[in-house]
Amino acid sequence: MRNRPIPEATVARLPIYLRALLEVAEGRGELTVSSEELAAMAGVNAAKVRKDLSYLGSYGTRGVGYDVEYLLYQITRELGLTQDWPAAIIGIGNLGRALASYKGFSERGFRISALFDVDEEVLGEQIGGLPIRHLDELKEAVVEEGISIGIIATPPMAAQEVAEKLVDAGVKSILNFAPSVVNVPPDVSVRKVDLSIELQILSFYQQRTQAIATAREANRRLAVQRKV
Amino acid sequence: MRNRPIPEATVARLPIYLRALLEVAEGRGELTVSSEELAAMAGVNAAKVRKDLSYLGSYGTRGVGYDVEYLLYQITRELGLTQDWPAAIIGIGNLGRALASYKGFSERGFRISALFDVDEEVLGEQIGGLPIRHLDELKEAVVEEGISIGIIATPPMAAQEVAEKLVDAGVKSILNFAPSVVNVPPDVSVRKVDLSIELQILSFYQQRTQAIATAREANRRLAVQRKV
DNA sequence: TAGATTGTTAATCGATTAACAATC
DNA sequence: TAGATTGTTAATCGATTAACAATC
Repeated sequence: MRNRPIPEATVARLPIYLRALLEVAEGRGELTVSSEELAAMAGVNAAKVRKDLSYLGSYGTRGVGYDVEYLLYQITRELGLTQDWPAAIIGIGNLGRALASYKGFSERGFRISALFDVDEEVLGEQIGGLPIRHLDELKEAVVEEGISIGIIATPPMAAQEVAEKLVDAGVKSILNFAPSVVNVPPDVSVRKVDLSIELQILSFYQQRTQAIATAREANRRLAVQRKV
Repeated sequence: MRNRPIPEATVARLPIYLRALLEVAEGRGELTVSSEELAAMAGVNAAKVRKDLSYLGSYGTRGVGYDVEYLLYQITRELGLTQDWPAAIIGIGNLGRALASYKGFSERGFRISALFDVDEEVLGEQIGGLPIRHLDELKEAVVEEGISIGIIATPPMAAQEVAEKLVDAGVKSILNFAPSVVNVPPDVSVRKVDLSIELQILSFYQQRTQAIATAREANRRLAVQRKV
């Protein structure tokens, strides 16, 4: 197929395939992988894998499968992971600190290259070799360090203001951990990670699961009663 | 409408409306709110808000809007937030610690009630008044503390095993922070939060944004050239 | 050639949205 | 009554999936 925009749902799954492929590559040294195997690892169905991959081009071989290394490269390229995108964290509280020292980022090729806060107490402190700088220096740092991703880890009240400063500095990609919605121009991408929201959604399904279990139990009792 | 399952997409937005409503309630003391206002706060469109809310029942008043307190209560109830769901964190490393001391959970009614690890080094250590216990005690703790949500913050290799122990202990809701897919029986809900994946998706859109900017620049140059 | 597996089609399903009658 | 806003319908759009011809 090639060309024409890749559906959002597909883009969201490419990193999952990427991880599965890395596992295959580092593992038993298999040279090819089938959509069926990939699907099992990613927890989706095989038709979806083939459809998703077809948006990148025809990189498989009928009767054989996909060449692991080649597909790995293609997905990496498609996701833009052949370049590096320096990131800044704004808000170095509890969560910001955890993010700043989180190994997972560097392992997957993301470099945290600046930390910002406004609290005099923490300014100048170093985390993983990086000093915490004042938010006022954001714009110059973005230019100097080529920062292209902003990670917001502030309290909710500050998030919108920080988002605006990031946009003003020219940042086009924002990862928002603050528990509030930020509004940005349409050419800026925001992804939101909200722990409370995840728990609340889980609460809904937990409640439903429990309701089902309770109903089943009631039925069982009724059945026993009828028997007696 | 009432009854018949609420679409997944709607469930995922209810917490966002909930937060917006809390803001209205704590704010200027407005008694009602329109779908238009709610939509602006939640960053969606008004038709979607009305459709979503209609799955809960007809809680609005034509010409007036929605009663803030009443709607707040209905969403809280629908999400199962009138009960409390004690949660356990498994894997008290970098991220686990941040989660254990994250205020956002308790503020939104989730209580972390047990911490587990397997590393002798950290066992017995206290975080926020809770001791880190050995994973072997998981099952009894789940029963004793009535734990219904498991939060996995282990390295990827351990995640599947931990998930199985949670399932075996009777936990039906899992929040997975480990960068790997876990497989569970169909009656267990898993939500996955993966920071690297979020960054990789962002990388894709960042790359696309940059490609557009580059193309625009090329066009501009061409236009200037033609003029000259 | 026989068996395996892709890439693509087409059917189906679910989510979004505009529009508007109902009704405060 | 006039203005506002919901709840619902129906059209549209996008995502999922099964099925299978193409092809290694």
